[in-house]
Amino acid sequence: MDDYQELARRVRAQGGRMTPQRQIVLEAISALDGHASANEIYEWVAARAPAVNRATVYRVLRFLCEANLVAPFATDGVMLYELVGARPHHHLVCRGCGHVEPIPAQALDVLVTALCREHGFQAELRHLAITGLCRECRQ
Amino acid sequence: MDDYQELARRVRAQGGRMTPQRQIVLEAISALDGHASANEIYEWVAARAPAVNRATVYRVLRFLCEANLVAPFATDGVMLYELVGARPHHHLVCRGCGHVEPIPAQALDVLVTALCREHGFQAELRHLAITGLCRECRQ
DNA sequence: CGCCTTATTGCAAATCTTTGCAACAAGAAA
DNA sequence: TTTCTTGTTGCAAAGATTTGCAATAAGGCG
Repeated sequence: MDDYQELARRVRAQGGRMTPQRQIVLEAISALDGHASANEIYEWVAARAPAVNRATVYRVLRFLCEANLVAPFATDGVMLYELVGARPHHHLVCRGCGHVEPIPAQALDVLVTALCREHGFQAELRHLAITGLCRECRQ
Repeated sequence: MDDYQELARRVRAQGGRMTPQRQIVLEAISALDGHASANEIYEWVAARAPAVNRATVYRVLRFLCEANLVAPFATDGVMLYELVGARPHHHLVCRGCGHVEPIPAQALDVLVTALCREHGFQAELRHLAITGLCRECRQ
Protein backbone atom coordinates (compact mmCIF):
# COMPACT_ATOMS: atom_id res chain seq x y z
CA MET A 1 0.00 0.00 0.00
CA ASP A 2 1.20 3.45 -0.89
CA ASP A 3 1.76 6.11 1.69
CA TYR A 4 -1.35 7.26 3.50
CA GLN A 5 -0.44 10.92 3.14
CA GLU A 6 -0.02 10.52 -0.58
CA LEU A 7 -3.41 8.83 -0.94
CA ALA A 8 -5.07 11.47 1.22
CA ARG A 9 -3.52 14.15 -0.94
CA ARG A 10 -4.86 12.53 -4.11
CA VAL A 11 -8.33 12.25 -2.56
CA ARG A 12 -8.33 15.92 -1.59
CA ALA A 13 -7.07 16.87 -5.01
CA GLN A 14 -10.45 15.62 -6.27
CA GLY A 15 -12.30 17.81 -3.78
CA GLY A 16 -12.92 14.78 -1.57
CA ARG A 17 -12.06 13.96 2.02
CA MET A 18 -9.98 11.13 3.39
CA THR A 19 -11.99 9.13 5.89
CA PRO A 20 -11.28 5.97 7.91
CA GLN A 21 -13.78 4.15 5.71
CA ARG A 22 -11.97 5.11 2.52
CA GLN A 23 -8.66 4.23 4.06
CA ILE A 24 -9.74 0.78 5.19
CA VAL A 25 -11.25 0.00 1.78
CA LEU A 26 -7.93 0.85 0.16
CA GLU A 27 -6.19 -1.35 2.72
CA ALA A 28 -8.59 -4.17 1.93
CA ILE A 29 -7.88 -4.10 -1.80
CA SER A 30 -4.18 -3.98 -1.09
CA ALA A 31 -4.43 -6.94 1.26
CA LEU A 32 -6.48 -8.87 -1.28
CA ASP A 33 -3.67 -9.04 -3.83
CA GLY A 34 -4.48 -5.65 -5.29
CA HIS A 35 -7.75 -6.69 -6.85
CA ALA A 36 -11.01 -8.00 -5.40
CA SER A 37 -14.77 -8.01 -5.79
CA ALA A 38 -17.06 -5.66 -3.89
CA ASN A 39 -18.15 -8.47 -1.63
CA GLU A 40 -14.64 -9.69 -0.86
CA ILE A 41 -13.72 -6.15 0.05
CA TYR A 42 -16.76 -5.76 2.28
CA GLU A 43 -16.03 -9.04 4.07
CA TRP A 44 -12.45 -8.00 4.71
CA VAL A 45 -13.51 -4.60 6.02
CA ALA A 46 -16.36 -5.97 8.12
CA ALA A 47 -13.98 -8.43 9.79
CA ARG A 48 -12.00 -5.59 11.36
CA ALA A 49 -14.41 -2.66 11.31
CA PRO A 50 -17.92 -4.07 11.78
CA ALA A 51 -19.36 -0.57 12.07
CA VAL A 52 -18.65 0.16 8.43
CA ASN A 53 -21.83 -0.17 6.43
CA ARG A 54 -22.19 -2.18 3.25
CA ALA A 55 -23.63 0.77 1.35
CA THR A 56 -20.61 2.79 2.36
CA VAL A 57 -18.25 0.26 0.84
CA TYR A 58 -20.11 0.45 -2.46
CA ARG A 59 -20.09 4.25 -2.37
CA VAL A 60 -16.43 4.37 -1.45
CA LEU A 61 -15.58 2.06 -4.32
CA ARG A 62 -17.45 4.24 -6.77
CA PHE A 63 -15.76 7.34 -5.41
CA LEU A 64 -12.31 5.78 -5.62
CA CYS A 65 -12.98 4.78 -9.21
CA GLU A 66 -14.01 8.31 -10.14
CA ALA A 67 -10.98 9.66 -8.29
CA ASN A 68 -8.83 7.26 -10.30
CA LEU A 69 -7.30 5.62 -7.25
CA VAL A 70 -9.05 2.39 -8.12
CA ALA A 71 -10.03 0.95 -11.49
CA PRO A 72 -12.97 -1.36 -12.10
CA PHE A 73 -12.77 -4.13 -14.63
CA ALA A 74 -15.33 -6.77 -15.54
CA THR A 75 -14.39 -10.44 -15.64
CA ASP A 76 -16.99 -12.98 -16.51
CA GLY A 77 -19.86 -10.99 -15.10
CA VAL A 78 -18.15 -10.12 -11.84
CA MET A 79 -16.78 -6.62 -11.34
CA LEU A 80 -13.35 -6.47 -9.78
CA TYR A 81 -11.71 -3.40 -8.28
CA GLU A 82 -8.00 -2.83 -8.56
CA LEU A 83 -5.55 -0.34 -7.11
CA VAL A 84 -4.30 2.00 -9.79
CA GLY A 85 -0.56 1.54 -9.87
CA ALA A 86 2.26 3.43 -11.47
CA ARG A 87 1.74 2.32 -15.04
CA PRO A 88 -1.37 1.56 -17.07
CA HIS A 89 -2.02 -2.04 -17.98
CA HIS A 90 -4.63 -4.58 -19.00
CA HIS A 91 -5.46 -8.11 -17.91
CA LEU A 92 -5.36 -11.58 -19.35
CA VAL A 93 -7.93 -13.61 -17.43
CA CYS A 94 -7.60 -17.36 -17.81
CA ARG A 95 -10.93 -19.13 -18.04
CA GLY A 96 -9.27 -22.37 -17.00
CA CYS A 97 -7.37 -21.57 -13.80
CA GLY A 98 -8.77 -18.12 -13.13
CA HIS A 99 -5.32 -16.59 -13.07
CA VAL A 100 -5.18 -12.85 -13.79
CA GLU A 101 -2.04 -11.79 -15.65
CA PRO A 102 -1.35 -8.08 -16.07
CA ILE A 103 0.15 -6.93 -19.36
CA PRO A 104 1.54 -3.49 -20.13
CA ALA A 105 -0.81 -1.11 -21.91
CA GLN A 106 1.49 -0.74 -24.89
CA ALA A 107 0.81 -4.37 -25.75
CA LEU A 108 -2.45 -3.05 -27.18
CA ASP A 109 -0.97 -0.06 -28.96
CA VAL A 110 -1.01 -2.02 -32.18
CA LEU A 111 -4.78 -2.27 -31.82
CA VAL A 112 -5.27 1.39 -30.93
CA THR A 113 -3.36 2.58 -33.98
CA ALA A 114 -5.21 0.15 -36.22
CA LEU A 115 -8.60 1.38 -34.99
CA CYS A 116 -7.55 4.98 -35.46
CA ARG A 117 -6.24 4.38 -38.95
CA GLU A 118 -9.14 2.26 -40.18
CA HIS A 119 -12.14 3.73 -38.35
CA GLY A 120 -10.95 7.15 -37.24
CA PHE A 121 -11.81 5.96 -33.74
CA GLN A 122 -9.69 7.12 -30.85
CA ALA A 123 -9.87 4.19 -28.43
CA GLU A 124 -9.51 4.84 -24.73
CA LEU A 125 -8.53 1.45 -23.42
CA ARG A 126 -8.55 1.33 -19.65
CA HIS A 127 -8.16 -1.90 -17.78
CA LEU A 128 -9.41 -4.18 -20.46
CA ALA A 129 -10.01 -7.72 -19.25
CA ILE A 130 -9.36 -10.24 -21.99
CA THR A 131 -10.54 -13.76 -21.26
CA GLY A 132 -9.07 -16.88 -22.78
CA LEU A 133 -6.71 -19.72 -21.94
CA CYS A 134 -3.23 -19.28 -20.55
CA ARG A 135 -0.24 -21.25 -21.77
CA GLU A 136 -0.59 -23.91 -19.05
CA CYS A 137 -4.33 -24.45 -19.41
CA ARG A 138 -3.95 -24.99 -23.15
CA GLN A 139 -2.09 -28.19 -22.17
CA MET B 1 -36.02 -10.95 -36.09
CA ASP B 2 -35.02 -14.23 -37.66
CA ASP B 3 -37.48 -16.94 -38.43
CA TYR B 4 -39.16 -18.45 -35.39
CA GLN B 5 -38.64 -22.00 -36.65
CA GLU B 6 -34.96 -21.37 -37.10
CA LEU B 7 -34.63 -19.97 -33.58
CA ALA B 8 -36.61 -22.87 -32.13
CA ARG B 9 -34.33 -25.26 -33.97
CA ARG B 10 -31.24 -23.62 -32.53
CA VAL B 11 -32.72 -23.74 -29.03
CA ARG B 12 -33.50 -27.45 -29.34
CA ALA B 13 -30.06 -28.08 -30.74
CA GLN B 14 -28.79 -27.08 -27.29
CA GLY B 15 -31.11 -29.56 -25.61
CA GLY B 16 -33.47 -26.75 -24.67
CA ARG B 17 -37.10 -26.03 -25.40
CA MET B 18 -38.67 -23.11 -27.20
CA THR B 19 -41.23 -21.43 -24.95
CA PRO B 20 -43.42 -18.34 -25.32
CA GLN B 21 -41.26 -16.64 -22.70
CA ARG B 22 -38.07 -17.26 -24.65
CA GLN B 23 -39.74 -16.15 -27.82
CA ILE B 24 -41.00 -12.88 -26.41
CA VAL B 25 -37.61 -12.06 -24.90
CA LEU B 26 -36.04 -12.51 -28.32
CA GLU B 27 -38.75 -10.29 -29.80
CA ALA B 28 -38.04 -7.67 -27.15
CA ILE B 29 -34.34 -7.47 -27.95
CA SER B 30 -35.13 -7.29 -31.62
CA ALA B 31 -37.63 -4.48 -31.06
CA LEU B 32 -35.11 -2.63 -28.89
CA ASP B 33 -32.65 -2.08 -31.75
CA GLY B 34 -31.00 -5.44 -31.28
CA HIS B 35 -29.39 -4.60 -27.96
CA ALA B 36 -30.84 -3.69 -24.56
CA SER B 37 -30.34 -4.01 -20.81
CA ALA B 38 -32.06 -6.66 -18.70
CA ASN B 39 -34.45 -4.09 -17.31
CA GLU B 40 -35.36 -2.59 -20.66
CA ILE B 41 -36.12 -6.07 -21.89
CA TYR B 42 -38.25 -6.87 -18.86
CA GLU B 43 -40.22 -3.63 -19.23
CA TRP B 44 -40.90 -4.35 -22.88
CA VAL B 45 -42.00 -7.92 -22.12
CA ALA B 46 -44.09 -6.93 -19.10
CA ALA B 47 -45.95 -4.37 -21.20
CA ARG B 48 -47.42 -7.07 -23.41
CA ALA B 49 -47.15 -10.21 -21.29
CA PRO B 50 -47.62 -9.18 -17.64
CA ALA B 51 -47.70 -12.80 -16.55
CA VAL B 52 -44.04 -13.28 -17.40
CA ASN B 53 -42.00 -13.17 -14.26
CA ARG B 54 -38.91 -11.02 -13.77
CA ALA B 55 -36.85 -14.00 -12.67
CA THR B 56 -37.81 -15.77 -15.85
CA VAL B 57 -36.49 -12.93 -17.98
CA TYR B 58 -33.14 -13.13 -16.21
CA ARG B 59 -33.03 -16.90 -16.59
CA VAL B 60 -34.05 -16.72 -20.23
CA LEU B 61 -31.31 -14.18 -20.91
CA ARG B 62 -28.71 -16.38 -19.30
CA PHE B 63 -29.96 -19.38 -21.25
CA LEU B 64 -29.91 -17.50 -24.54
CA CYS B 65 -26.36 -16.38 -23.85
CA GLU B 66 -25.23 -19.92 -23.17
CA ALA B 67 -27.08 -21.09 -26.26
CA ASN B 68 -25.26 -18.41 -28.22
CA LEU B 69 -28.41 -16.80 -29.53
CA VAL B 70 -27.66 -13.69 -27.52
CA ALA B 71 -24.36 -12.18 -26.49
CA PRO B 72 -23.76 -10.06 -23.40
CA PHE B 73 -21.38 -7.15 -23.43
CA ALA B 74 -20.54 -4.65 -20.73
CA THR B 75 -20.60 -0.93 -21.40
CA ASP B 76 -19.85 1.46 -18.61
CA GLY B 77 -20.98 -0.88 -15.85
CA VAL B 78 -24.27 -1.80 -17.51
CA MET B 79 -24.66 -5.20 -19.11
CA LEU B 80 -26.31 -5.16 -22.51
CA TYR B 81 -27.70 -8.16 -24.37
CA GLU B 82 -27.48 -8.39 -28.12
CA LEU B 83 -28.87 -10.73 -30.73
CA VAL B 84 -26.12 -12.83 -32.24
CA GLY B 85 -26.08 -12.13 -35.94
CA ALA B 86 -24.46 -13.85 -38.85
CA ARG B 87 -20.87 -12.84 -38.22
CA PRO B 88 -18.89 -12.18 -35.05
CA HIS B 89 -18.05 -8.59 -34.31
CA HIS B 90 -17.06 -6.12 -31.63
CA HIS B 91 -18.21 -2.61 -30.75
CA LEU B 92 -16.77 0.85 -30.79
CA VAL B 93 -18.74 2.84 -28.24
CA CYS B 94 -18.36 6.61 -28.56
CA ARG B 95 -18.22 8.36 -25.22
CA GLY B 96 -19.23 11.61 -26.92
CA CYS B 97 -22.36 10.81 -28.89
CA GLY B 98 -23.06 7.35 -27.49
CA HIS B 99 -23.02 5.82 -30.94
CA VAL B 100 -22.30 2.09 -31.07
CA GLU B 101 -20.37 1.06 -34.18
CA PRO B 102 -19.94 -2.63 -34.91
CA ILE B 103 -16.61 -3.71 -36.36
CA PRO B 104 -15.78 -7.13 -37.79
CA ALA B 105 -14.03 -9.52 -35.44
CA GLN B 106 -11.00 -9.84 -37.68
CA ALA B 107 -10.17 -6.21 -36.94
CA LEU B 108 -8.79 -7.57 -33.68
CA ASP B 109 -6.95 -10.53 -35.15
CA VAL B 110 -3.75 -8.56 -35.05
CA LEU B 111 -4.17 -8.34 -31.28
CA VAL B 112 -5.03 -12.00 -30.83
CA THR B 113 -1.93 -13.15 -32.70
CA ALA B 114 0.25 -10.73 -30.77
CA LEU B 115 -1.05 -12.00 -27.41
CA CYS B 116 -0.52 -15.59 -28.48
CA ARG B 117 2.99 -14.94 -29.72
CA GLU B 118 4.13 -12.82 -26.78
CA HIS B 119 2.27 -14.37 -23.84
CA GLY B 120 1.23 -17.79 -25.03
CA PHE B 121 -2.29 -16.63 -24.27
CA GLN B 122 -5.15 -17.81 -26.43
CA ALA B 123 -7.56 -14.89 -26.30
CA GLU B 124 -11.26 -15.54 -26.76
CA LEU B 125 -12.57 -12.15 -27.75
CA ARG B 126 -16.35 -12.08 -27.86
CA HIS B 127 -18.30 -8.88 -28.18
CA LEU B 128 -15.69 -6.59 -26.84
CA ALA B 129 -16.93 -3.05 -26.19
CA ILE B 130 -14.20 -0.51 -26.75
CA THR B 131 -14.97 2.99 -25.56
CA GLY B 132 -13.42 6.14 -27.00
CA LEU B 133 -14.21 8.98 -29.37
CA CYS B 134 -15.50 8.58 -32.90
CA ARG B 135 -14.21 10.60 -35.83
CA GLU B 136 -16.93 13.24 -35.54
CA CYS B 137 -16.67 13.74 -31.77
CA ARG B 138 -12.91 14.29 -32.02
CA GLN B 139 -13.85 17.54 -33.84
C1' DC C 1 -7.93 25.28 19.27
C1' DG C 2 -12.77 25.80 18.03
C1' DC C 3 -16.22 27.03 14.47
C1' DC C 4 -18.45 26.28 10.00
C1' DT C 5 -19.39 24.41 5.64
C1' DT C 6 -20.64 20.55 3.34
C1' DA C 7 -18.85 15.96 1.90
C1' DT C 8 -19.67 11.52 3.84
C1' DT C 9 -21.77 8.03 6.69
C1' DG C 10 -25.35 4.87 8.72
C1' DC C 11 -29.77 3.35 8.44
C1' DA C 12 -33.70 1.78 6.22
C1' DA C 13 -36.18 1.18 2.20
C1' DA C 14 -36.14 0.61 -2.81
C1' DT C 15 -34.13 -1.91 -6.78
C1' DC C 16 -31.87 -5.26 -9.20
C1' DT C 17 -30.55 -10.19 -9.65
C1' DT C 18 -30.29 -14.92 -8.17
C1' DT C 19 -32.00 -19.29 -6.18
C1' DG C 20 -35.00 -23.29 -4.15
C1' DC C 21 -38.96 -25.70 -4.95
C1' DA C 22 -43.40 -27.42 -6.46
C1' DA C 23 -46.45 -27.02 -10.45
C1' DC C 24 -46.53 -26.72 -15.37
C1' DA C 25 -45.89 -27.71 -20.16
C1' DA C 26 -42.66 -28.67 -24.53
C1' DG C 27 -41.67 -32.19 -27.39
C1' DA C 28 -40.44 -37.10 -28.16
C1' DA C 29 -42.46 -41.51 -28.37
C1' DA C 30 -46.26 -44.64 -28.51
C1' DT D 1 -53.88 -37.81 -29.88
C1' DT D 2 -52.34 -39.43 -25.34
C1' DT D 3 -48.70 -40.34 -22.33
C1' DC D 4 -44.31 -39.58 -20.22
C1' DT D 5 -40.01 -37.39 -19.22
C1' DT D 6 -37.77 -33.59 -17.66
C1' DG D 7 -36.63 -28.79 -18.92
C1' DT D 8 -39.04 -24.36 -17.55
C1' DT D 9 -41.82 -21.29 -15.11
C1' DG D 10 -43.96 -18.67 -11.19
C1' DC D 11 -43.63 -17.57 -6.66
C1' DA D 12 -41.45 -16.23 -2.67
C1' DA D 13 -37.44 -15.49 -0.23
C1' DA D 14 -32.48 -14.50 -0.20
C1' DG D 15 -28.70 -11.85 -1.78
C1' DA D 16 -26.55 -7.91 -4.18
C1' DT D 17 -26.46 -2.94 -5.15
C1' DT D 18 -28.42 1.69 -5.04
C1' DT D 19 -30.73 5.71 -3.02
C1' DG D 20 -33.08 9.30 0.24
C1' DC D 21 -32.40 11.54 4.36
C1' DA D 22 -30.92 13.10 8.85
C1' DA D 23 -26.80 12.91 11.70
C1' DT D 24 -21.83 12.98 11.67
C1' DA D 25 -17.27 14.58 11.03
C1' DA D 26 -13.18 16.15 7.65
C1' DG D 27 -10.57 19.90 6.89
C1' DG D 28 -10.33 24.98 5.79
C1' DC D 29 -10.40 29.30 8.28
C1' DG D 30 -10.14 32.55 11.93
